Amino acid sequence: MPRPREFDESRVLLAIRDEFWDKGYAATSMDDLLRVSGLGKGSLYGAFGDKRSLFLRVLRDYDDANLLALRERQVSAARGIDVVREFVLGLTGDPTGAVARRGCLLANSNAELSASTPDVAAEARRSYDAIATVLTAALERAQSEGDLDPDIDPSETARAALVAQLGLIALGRTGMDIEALAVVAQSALARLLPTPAQ
Amino acid sequence: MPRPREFDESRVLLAIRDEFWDKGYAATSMDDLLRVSGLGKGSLYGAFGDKRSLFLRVLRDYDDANLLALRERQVSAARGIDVVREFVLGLTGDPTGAVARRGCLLANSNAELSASTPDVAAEARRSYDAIATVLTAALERAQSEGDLDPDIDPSETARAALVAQLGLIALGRTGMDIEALAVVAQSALARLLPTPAQ
DNA sequence: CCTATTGTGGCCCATTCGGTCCAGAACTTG
DNA sequence: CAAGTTCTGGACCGAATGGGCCACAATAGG
Repeated sequence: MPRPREFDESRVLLAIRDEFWDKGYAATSMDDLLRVSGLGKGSLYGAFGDKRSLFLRVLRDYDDANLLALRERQVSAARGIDVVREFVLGLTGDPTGAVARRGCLLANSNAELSASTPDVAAEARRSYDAIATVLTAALERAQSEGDLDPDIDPSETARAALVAQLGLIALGRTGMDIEALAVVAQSALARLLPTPAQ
Repeated sequence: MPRPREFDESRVLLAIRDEFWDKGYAATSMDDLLRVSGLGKGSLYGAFGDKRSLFLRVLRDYDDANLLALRERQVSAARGIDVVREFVLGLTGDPTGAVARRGCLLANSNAELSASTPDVAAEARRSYDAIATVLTAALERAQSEGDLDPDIDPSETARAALVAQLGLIALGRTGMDIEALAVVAQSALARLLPTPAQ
């Protein structure tokens, strides 16, 4: 009965996500979002509500996608240890450094907004908890596969891996040399995952 | 000959720093800054220039003060290892968690602005480099004092300590339970500074 | 083919933004 | 005490902000 949407919702959300990601929440205007989405005001407000709701929607989608990808890696990876390794080193995979410079939408948003927007802080807690849970499973798997000292606490190490990744994200966002960042990431990883006692 | 300033410059800069710290750069208006500083527009613009210059000034002062405090600790601390310990655990010292929730002005600003404001990214690189240098000296001292395995690379470990602190800052800013954060910080520190081989 | 319903885009608005400017105040020097 | 210089606060500005609104378009059901 109703007239159908003329735009691709997920494409629009990705374009808007990129805009928020590049400029930050406060520095992104509704005009920017209208431009990158190609929609008119009525359409955008009608579909997603105001700027804040739209942002939270985009942030949640982003987190869900990241978490899903991590879970899929945990299922498909040859070894549990590889999941953690890739989690920590991921940022340094792009040799141009663009990925490192961009950082993480959640980390950026949390730094900008957690003090003024409780929803963002809550979203970050939720997301980091879920990540730690998956990493814990990956580390338990690594122990059973003989790739990790059985004496270490997987849950503790998972949190430490999360801290390491967050630190690398923060450091990478300074725009420092990507090769230097890769060296730091390697040494952070080495401290995290000592080879099991023979 | 000139009429003297009627306000205390450093007090005004601290009030403005707090405002930027709590709200972020973009979300802080000049009206906010006039209110917390108690000055009129002519005075504020005359003394510090526009919003951007004022922010960069505040950020540099903040970094300089932090770096100076770290250097002083390196001089006054009983042991080099204590400097690194306090550097990593510092955030968790406040049992109310307010310090952890607030995070670090530089880290917050870098996350919000480094992509759009090269000066902020450059300031972050400069500051983190200087911190790593002081931490390296502290770790070398720790080695000579027998508190750290002589085989480890002090410079590498200094970078890893910086990454750990940045990660803890990011995690603390989510507003998670401060005691849980302290546990994570302890385990991150333990991975960073293994007791020297006996 | 007509009507009901929803999508669409842009016009419009009040508010707030960062920044300029200026008239008068305050102080130092001669 | 007079002159010169800087400081001070607020009036003022044009532009941009987030958001409301509405006339019209397009579709589905009768």
